[in-house]
Amino acid sequence: MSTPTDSIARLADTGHRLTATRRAVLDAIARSPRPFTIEELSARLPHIGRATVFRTVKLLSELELVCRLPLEDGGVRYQRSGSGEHHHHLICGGCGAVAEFSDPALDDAIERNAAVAGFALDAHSAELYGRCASCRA
Amino acid sequence: MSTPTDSIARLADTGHRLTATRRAVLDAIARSPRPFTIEELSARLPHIGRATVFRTVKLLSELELVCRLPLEDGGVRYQRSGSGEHHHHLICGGCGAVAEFSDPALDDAIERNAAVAGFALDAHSAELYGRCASCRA
DNA sequence: GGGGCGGTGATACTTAGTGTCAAATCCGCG
DNA sequence: CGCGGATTTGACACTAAGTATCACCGCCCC
Repeated sequence: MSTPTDSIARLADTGHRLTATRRAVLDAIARSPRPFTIEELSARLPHIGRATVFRTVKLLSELELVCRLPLEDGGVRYQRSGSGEHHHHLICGGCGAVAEFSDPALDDAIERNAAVAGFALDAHSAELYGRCASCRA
Repeated sequence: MSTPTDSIARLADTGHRLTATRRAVLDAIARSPRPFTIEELSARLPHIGRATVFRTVKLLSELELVCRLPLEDGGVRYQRSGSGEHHHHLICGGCGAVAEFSDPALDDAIERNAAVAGFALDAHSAELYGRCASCRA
Protein backbone atom coordinates (compact mmCIF):
# COMPACT_ATOMS: atom_id res chain seq x y z
CA MET A 1 0.00 0.00 0.00
CA SER A 2 1.43 3.39 -0.87
CA THR A 3 1.91 5.67 2.11
CA PRO A 4 2.07 9.46 2.33
CA THR A 5 5.83 9.06 2.68
CA ASP A 6 6.08 7.09 -0.55
CA SER A 7 3.92 9.67 -2.21
CA ILE A 8 6.05 12.55 -1.03
CA ALA A 9 9.12 10.81 -2.38
CA ARG A 10 7.36 10.18 -5.67
CA LEU A 11 6.38 13.81 -6.02
CA ALA A 12 9.93 14.93 -5.38
CA ASP A 13 11.30 12.38 -7.83
CA THR A 14 9.08 13.68 -10.58
CA GLY A 15 10.05 17.31 -10.12
CA HIS A 16 7.04 18.50 -8.17
CA ARG A 17 7.12 20.63 -5.09
CA LEU A 18 6.34 19.35 -1.63
CA THR A 19 4.03 22.04 -0.43
CA ALA A 20 2.12 22.12 2.82
CA THR A 21 -1.07 22.00 0.77
CA ARG A 22 -0.07 18.79 -0.96
CA ARG A 23 0.95 17.20 2.30
CA ALA A 24 -2.45 18.04 3.75
CA VAL A 25 -4.23 16.50 0.78
CA LEU A 26 -2.08 13.36 0.93
CA ASP A 27 -2.75 13.09 4.62
CA ALA A 28 -6.50 13.39 4.16
CA ILE A 29 -6.38 10.73 1.44
CA ALA A 30 -4.35 8.44 3.67
CA ARG A 31 -7.03 8.72 6.32
CA SER A 32 -9.84 7.74 3.95
CA PRO A 33 -10.73 4.15 4.61
CA ARG A 34 -13.05 4.00 1.59
CA PRO A 35 -13.12 5.47 -1.87
CA PHE A 36 -13.94 9.17 -1.67
CA THR A 37 -15.31 11.89 -3.89
CA ILE A 38 -13.49 15.17 -4.41
CA GLU A 39 -16.34 16.96 -2.68
CA GLU A 40 -15.90 14.79 0.42
CA LEU A 41 -12.17 15.30 0.43
CA SER A 42 -12.57 19.01 -0.10
CA ALA A 43 -15.04 19.23 2.79
CA ARG A 44 -12.37 17.76 5.05
CA LEU A 45 -9.87 20.37 3.89
CA PRO A 46 -11.80 23.59 4.39
CA HIS A 47 -8.78 25.85 4.13
CA ILE A 48 -7.77 24.38 0.74
CA GLY A 49 -9.48 25.55 -2.44
CA ARG A 50 -11.64 23.11 -4.34
CA ALA A 51 -9.70 23.65 -7.56
CA THR A 52 -6.47 22.80 -5.74
CA VAL A 53 -7.98 19.58 -4.44
CA PHE A 54 -8.94 18.67 -8.01
CA ARG A 55 -5.49 19.58 -9.30
CA THR A 56 -3.73 17.64 -6.58
CA VAL A 57 -5.80 14.51 -7.05
CA LYS A 58 -5.31 14.75 -10.79
CA LEU A 59 -1.57 15.00 -10.30
CA LEU A 60 -1.59 12.03 -7.94
CA SER A 61 -3.59 9.98 -10.37
CA GLU A 62 -1.12 10.81 -13.14
CA LEU A 63 1.61 9.53 -10.85
CA GLU A 64 -0.52 6.44 -10.22
CA LEU A 65 -0.64 7.09 -6.51
CA VAL A 66 -4.39 7.47 -6.64
CA CYS A 67 -6.94 5.61 -8.79
CA ARG A 68 -9.93 7.20 -10.42
CA LEU A 69 -12.94 4.89 -10.17
CA PRO A 70 -15.75 5.42 -12.65
CA LEU A 71 -18.83 3.94 -10.98
CA GLU A 72 -21.61 2.01 -12.58
CA ASP A 73 -24.10 4.84 -12.00
CA GLY A 74 -21.85 7.37 -13.76
CA GLY A 75 -20.40 8.85 -10.57
CA VAL A 76 -16.68 8.97 -9.84
CA ARG A 77 -14.70 8.17 -6.72
CA TYR A 78 -11.01 8.08 -6.00
CA GLN A 79 -8.90 5.80 -3.89
CA ARG A 80 -5.28 5.43 -2.87
CA SER A 81 -3.58 3.04 -5.21
CA GLY A 82 -2.80 -0.14 -3.37
CA SER A 83 0.11 -1.16 -5.52
CA GLY A 84 1.27 1.56 -7.85
CA GLU A 85 1.30 -1.14 -10.51
CA HIS A 86 -1.07 -1.50 -13.42
CA HIS A 87 -4.28 -3.11 -12.21
CA HIS A 88 -8.02 -3.20 -12.61
CA HIS A 89 -10.89 -2.82 -10.16
CA LEU A 90 -13.78 -4.83 -8.86
CA ILE A 91 -16.31 -2.40 -7.46
CA CYS A 92 -19.02 -3.58 -5.07
CA GLY A 93 -22.38 -1.98 -5.72
CA GLY A 94 -23.50 -2.86 -2.21
CA CYS A 95 -20.89 -1.42 0.12
CA GLY A 96 -18.72 0.48 -2.33
CA ALA A 97 -15.65 -1.61 -1.53
CA VAL A 98 -13.04 -1.83 -4.24
CA ALA A 99 -10.74 -4.77 -4.83
CA GLU A 100 -7.72 -4.44 -7.08
CA PHE A 101 -6.48 -7.22 -9.27
CA SER A 102 -4.11 -7.66 -12.13
CA ASP A 103 -4.15 -10.46 -14.62
CA PRO A 104 -1.74 -10.89 -17.52
CA ALA A 105 -4.33 -13.02 -19.32
CA LEU A 106 -6.73 -10.10 -19.30
CA ASP A 107 -4.11 -7.66 -20.54
CA ASP A 108 -3.05 -10.15 -23.19
CA ALA A 109 -6.59 -10.49 -24.44
CA ILE A 110 -6.83 -6.72 -24.67
CA GLU A 111 -3.56 -6.42 -26.56
CA ARG A 112 -4.47 -9.22 -28.90
CA ASN A 113 -7.74 -7.57 -29.86
CA ALA A 114 -6.03 -4.25 -30.49
CA ALA A 115 -3.46 -5.98 -32.71
CA VAL A 116 -6.15 -7.81 -34.68
CA ALA A 117 -7.89 -4.53 -35.38
CA GLY A 118 -4.62 -2.88 -36.41
CA PHE A 119 -4.67 -0.47 -33.50
CA ALA A 120 -1.57 0.77 -31.69
CA LEU A 121 -2.83 0.58 -28.15
CA ASP A 122 -1.85 3.29 -25.75
CA ALA A 123 -4.22 2.83 -22.85
CA HIS A 124 -7.18 0.84 -21.72
CA SER A 125 -9.68 0.73 -18.93
CA ALA A 126 -11.55 -2.20 -17.46
CA GLU A 127 -13.89 -1.95 -14.50
CA LEU A 128 -15.90 -4.82 -13.08
CA TYR A 129 -19.15 -4.16 -11.20
CA GLY A 130 -20.81 -6.61 -8.87
CA ARG A 131 -21.32 -7.60 -5.26
CA CYS A 132 -18.51 -8.53 -2.94
CA ALA A 133 -18.58 -11.72 -0.90
CA SER A 134 -19.95 -10.07 2.23
CA CYS A 135 -22.66 -8.14 0.40
CA ARG A 136 -23.79 -11.34 -1.26
CA ALA A 137 -24.45 -13.00 2.08
CA MET B 1 -25.69 -2.66 -38.31
CA SER B 2 -28.93 -1.76 -36.59
CA THR B 3 -31.18 0.42 -38.71
CA PRO B 4 -33.88 2.88 -37.71
CA THR B 5 -36.40 0.21 -38.72
CA ASP B 6 -34.85 -2.32 -36.35
CA SER B 7 -34.86 0.28 -33.63
CA ILE B 8 -38.49 1.15 -34.14
CA ALA B 9 -39.38 -2.52 -33.88
CA ARG B 10 -37.28 -2.86 -30.75
CA LEU B 11 -38.98 0.09 -29.09
CA ALA B 12 -42.40 -1.33 -29.83
CA ASP B 13 -41.37 -4.76 -28.60
CA THR B 14 -40.29 -3.34 -25.28
CA GLY B 15 -43.49 -1.44 -24.65
CA HIS B 16 -42.34 2.03 -25.66
CA ARG B 17 -44.22 4.43 -27.87
CA LEU B 18 -43.20 5.28 -31.39
CA THR B 19 -43.50 9.01 -31.30
CA ALA B 20 -42.58 11.45 -34.03
CA THR B 21 -39.93 12.82 -31.69
CA ARG B 22 -38.27 9.45 -31.24
CA ARG B 23 -38.35 8.80 -34.95
CA ALA B 24 -36.63 12.11 -35.55
CA VAL B 25 -33.92 11.29 -33.01
CA LEU B 26 -33.40 7.82 -34.49
CA ASP B 27 -33.19 9.34 -37.91
CA ALA B 28 -30.59 11.89 -36.85
CA ILE B 29 -28.55 9.14 -35.21
CA ALA B 30 -28.77 6.99 -38.33
CA ARG B 31 -27.35 9.89 -40.34
CA SER B 32 -24.34 10.30 -38.04
CA PRO B 33 -21.36 8.75 -39.72
CA ARG B 34 -19.21 9.21 -36.61
CA PRO B 35 -19.72 9.06 -32.88
CA PHE B 36 -21.63 12.11 -31.74
CA THR B 37 -22.19 14.10 -28.57
CA ILE B 38 -25.65 14.88 -27.25
CA GLU B 39 -24.99 18.56 -27.90
CA GLU B 40 -24.23 17.86 -31.56
CA LEU B 41 -27.28 15.70 -31.93
CA SER B 42 -29.42 18.25 -30.17
CA ALA B 43 -28.14 21.01 -32.46
CA ARG B 44 -29.36 19.00 -35.43
CA LEU B 45 -32.81 18.68 -33.87
CA PRO B 46 -33.63 22.29 -33.03
CA HIS B 47 -37.31 21.68 -32.46
CA ILE B 48 -36.64 18.90 -29.92
CA GLY B 49 -35.78 19.73 -26.33
CA ARG B 50 -32.36 18.93 -25.04
CA ALA B 51 -33.73 16.92 -22.12
CA THR B 52 -35.71 14.80 -24.53
CA VAL B 53 -32.61 14.08 -26.59
CA PHE B 54 -30.85 12.94 -23.41
CA ARG B 55 -33.82 10.80 -22.42
CA THR B 56 -34.14 9.24 -25.83
CA VAL B 57 -30.46 8.39 -26.12
CA LYS B 58 -30.52 6.96 -22.62
CA LEU B 59 -33.47 4.80 -23.53
CA LEU B 60 -31.75 3.63 -26.69
CA SER B 61 -28.61 2.80 -24.81
CA GLU B 62 -30.61 0.75 -22.30
CA LEU B 63 -32.04 -1.14 -25.26
CA GLU B 64 -28.46 -1.56 -26.54
CA LEU B 65 -29.28 0.20 -29.78
CA VAL B 66 -26.78 2.93 -29.00
CA CYS B 67 -23.42 2.68 -27.24
CA ARG B 68 -22.11 5.20 -24.78
CA LEU B 69 -18.39 5.78 -25.34
CA PRO B 70 -16.35 7.18 -22.48
CA LEU B 71 -13.34 8.84 -24.10
CA GLU B 72 -9.81 8.88 -22.87
CA ASP B 73 -9.98 12.62 -22.14
CA GLY B 74 -13.07 12.20 -19.97
CA GLY B 75 -15.56 13.28 -22.64
CA VAL B 76 -18.45 11.11 -23.80
CA ARG B 77 -19.76 10.28 -27.23
CA TYR B 78 -22.48 7.99 -28.46
CA GLN B 79 -22.74 5.76 -31.49
CA ARG B 80 -25.26 3.44 -33.05
CA SER B 81 -24.59 -0.07 -31.88
CA GLY B 82 -23.26 -2.10 -34.78
CA SER B 83 -24.42 -5.45 -33.51
CA GLY B 84 -26.81 -5.20 -30.59
CA GLU B 85 -24.64 -7.90 -29.00
CA HIS B 86 -22.29 -7.51 -26.09
CA HIS B 87 -19.02 -6.01 -27.29
CA HIS B 88 -16.19 -3.70 -26.44
CA HIS B 89 -14.68 -0.70 -28.21
CA LEU B 90 -11.40 0.36 -29.69
CA ILE B 91 -11.37 4.12 -29.83
CA CYS B 92 -8.92 5.97 -32.07
CA GLY B 93 -7.50 9.08 -30.48
CA GLY B 94 -6.54 10.42 -33.90
CA CYS B 95 -9.71 10.39 -35.96
CA GLY B 96 -12.24 9.36 -33.34
CA ALA B 97 -13.16 6.19 -35.20
CA VAL B 98 -14.55 3.37 -33.12
CA ALA B 99 -14.16 -0.30 -33.85
CA GLU B 100 -16.28 -2.87 -32.06
CA PHE B 101 -15.04 -6.29 -31.11
CA SER B 102 -16.10 -9.12 -28.92
CA ASP B 103 -13.85 -11.79 -27.53
CA PRO B 104 -14.93 -14.66 -25.31
CA ALA B 105 -11.37 -14.93 -23.98
CA LEU B 106 -11.59 -11.38 -22.69
CA ASP B 107 -14.96 -11.96 -21.08
CA ASP B 108 -13.71 -15.21 -19.58
CA ALA B 109 -10.72 -13.46 -18.05
CA ILE B 110 -13.06 -10.89 -16.54
CA GLU B 111 -15.37 -13.53 -15.11
CA ARG B 112 -12.51 -15.55 -13.76
CA ASN B 113 -11.10 -12.58 -11.86
CA ALA B 114 -14.49 -11.76 -10.38
CA ALA B 115 -14.89 -15.36 -9.24
CA VAL B 116 -11.43 -15.43 -7.68
CA ALA B 117 -12.28 -12.32 -5.67
CA GLY B 118 -15.62 -13.79 -4.60
CA PHE B 119 -17.60 -11.17 -6.48
CA ALA B 120 -20.92 -11.83 -8.16
CA LEU B 121 -20.37 -9.92 -11.37
CA ASP B 122 -23.25 -7.99 -12.81
CA ALA B 123 -21.62 -5.74 -15.36
CA HIS B 124 -18.28 -4.68 -16.70
CA SER B 125 -16.79 -2.14 -19.00
CA ALA B 126 -13.66 -2.30 -21.10
CA GLU B 127 -12.49 0.42 -23.45
CA LEU B 128 -9.30 0.38 -25.47
CA TYR B 129 -7.63 3.61 -26.54
CA GLY B 130 -5.08 3.90 -29.29
CA ARG B 131 -4.52 4.80 -32.94
CA CYS B 132 -6.25 3.08 -35.79
CA ALA B 133 -4.33 1.71 -38.75
CA SER B 134 -4.86 4.78 -40.94
CA CYS B 135 -3.95 7.26 -38.21
CA ARG B 136 -0.75 5.36 -37.56
CA ALA B 137 0.41 5.82 -41.13
C1' DG C 1 -63.66 10.56 -30.04
C1' DG C 2 -62.49 10.77 -25.14
C1' DG C 3 -59.44 9.59 -21.30
C1' DG C 4 -55.38 8.15 -19.22
C1' DC C 5 -50.69 7.20 -19.22
C1' DG C 6 -46.51 7.93 -21.28
C1' DG C 7 -43.82 11.48 -23.53
C1' DT C 8 -42.26 16.29 -24.13
C1' DG C 9 -40.39 21.00 -23.37
C1' DA C 10 -38.78 24.58 -20.53
C1' DT C 11 -36.14 25.58 -17.05
C1' DA C 12 -33.53 25.17 -13.11
C1' DC C 13 -30.33 22.45 -10.84
C1' DT C 14 -26.42 19.11 -9.92
C1' DT C 15 -22.00 17.06 -10.34
C1' DA C 16 -17.45 16.80 -12.08
C1' DG C 17 -14.12 19.28 -13.66
C1' DT C 18 -11.36 23.30 -16.23
C1' DG C 19 -9.57 28.26 -17.24
C1' DT C 20 -7.84 32.49 -15.62
C1' DC C 21 -5.05 35.40 -13.18
C1' DA C 22 -3.24 37.78 -9.34
C1' DA C 23 -1.14 36.70 -5.05
C1' DA C 24 1.42 33.52 -2.25
C1' DT C 25 4.93 30.11 -1.60
C1' DC C 26 8.79 27.11 -2.45
C1' DC C 27 13.55 26.24 -2.85
C1' DG C 28 18.13 26.58 -5.21
C1' DC C 29 21.73 29.83 -5.30
C1' DG C 30 24.82 33.05 -3.50
C1' DC D 1 20.08 34.01 5.71
C1' DG D 2 17.47 36.01 1.98
C1' DC D 3 16.59 36.86 -3.16
C1' DG D 4 14.23 35.78 -7.22
C1' DG D 5 12.10 33.13 -10.60
C1' DA D 6 9.23 29.30 -11.33
C1' DT D 7 5.52 26.77 -9.30
C1' DT D 8 1.52 26.54 -6.77
C1' DT D 9 -2.58 28.26 -4.82
C1' DG D 10 -7.27 30.40 -4.15
C1' DA D 11 -11.17 32.60 -5.79
C1' DC D 12 -14.32 32.59 -9.06
C1' DA D 13 -16.37 32.10 -13.29
C1' DC D 14 -17.32 28.85 -16.53
C1' DT D 15 -18.13 24.32 -19.20
C1' DA D 16 -20.02 19.75 -19.98
C1' DA D 17 -22.94 16.00 -18.99
C1' DG D 18 -26.82 14.85 -17.12
C1' DT D 19 -31.13 14.96 -13.78
C1' DA D 20 -35.44 16.89 -11.51
C1' DT D 21 -39.64 19.03 -11.78
C1' DC D 22 -43.88 19.98 -13.58
C1' DA D 23 -47.40 21.54 -16.57
C1' DC D 24 -48.86 20.41 -20.99
C1' DC D 25 -49.32 17.47 -25.12
C1' DG D 26 -50.54 13.63 -27.87
C1' DC D 27 -50.49 8.58 -28.74
C1' DC D 28 -53.27 4.62 -28.39
C1' DC D 29 -57.05 1.79 -27.00
C1' DC D 30 -61.65 1.19 -26.00
